[in-house]
Amino acid sequence: MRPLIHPSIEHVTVEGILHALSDPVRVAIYAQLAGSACATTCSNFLQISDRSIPKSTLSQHFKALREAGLIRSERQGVEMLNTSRCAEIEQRFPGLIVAILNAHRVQAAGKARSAKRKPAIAR
Amino acid sequence: MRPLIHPSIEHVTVEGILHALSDPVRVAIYAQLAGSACATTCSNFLQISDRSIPKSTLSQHFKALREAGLIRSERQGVEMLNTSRCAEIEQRFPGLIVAILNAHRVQAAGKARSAKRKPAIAR
DNA sequence: GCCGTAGTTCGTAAACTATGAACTATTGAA
DNA sequence: TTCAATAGTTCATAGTTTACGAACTACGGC
Repeated sequence: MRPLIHPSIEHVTVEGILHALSDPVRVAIYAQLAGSACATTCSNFLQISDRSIPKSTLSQHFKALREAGLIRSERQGVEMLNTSRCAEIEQRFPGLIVAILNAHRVQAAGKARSAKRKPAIAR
Repeated sequence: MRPLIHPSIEHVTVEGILHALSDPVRVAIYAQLAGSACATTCSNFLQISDRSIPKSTLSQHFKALREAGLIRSERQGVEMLNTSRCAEIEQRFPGLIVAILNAHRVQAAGKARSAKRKPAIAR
């Protein structure tokens, strides 16, 4: 198993961050990680946003987040502990992460509202 | 030629915006459009960020920006006038665009600085 | 009508993504 | 120690997306 790659903060790019967070599963994962103080394992996300993700796919998503510089992953025994690198990114790109997570919240709230209005059409 | 698609603001998604702006050519185009008060034609961008873009590719990039809801394009005679939809997006996702454009500026400034430090290694 | 300019669409090769199957690493028994 | 269980990773491959040249369409003069 090859060692995990964590770009140093100066190699983190806006394009990389935006691309990583342009996937619904990945923003959902990242939002949860960023909102939680303590580290979280990958398998915590086998179920997310009402759908289940195969673990190979999940592993790729974590790799994408890691290599974009958004999270840090550390092996702890048999599992992997993931934490967001918010603070570092905030320093390099002030306000970026907050704005994205906020927009994500706005959108989720909007969806929840419209789902409530017409609950018959499940999607 | 099929009509241009402009999603209504409530159909604009964060994922869509992030994906559209996760491409270096597209952010560059968008940054310029957003920074300018007046509408701009596509062919203005055949040269951007020191590289030339084939026009079919450029057309796809504009399509991507348009369908993500980031710009509005209108035919004016033989050419296409493009304007950014900043105001609408700002209303739906407050602070998002500003933060992204700002991060983009920070990164560009960083690159310019390091290029100046070692001007021999042209990339 | 025909020509030139500005963009779009099509076809296809290359790059990227999702996922099942097979694998690796670590821990905790037996 | 060996074995099994658990948590992730890697590989192969099918499917999707992207880039770009060639061919096309739309509009405005002449």
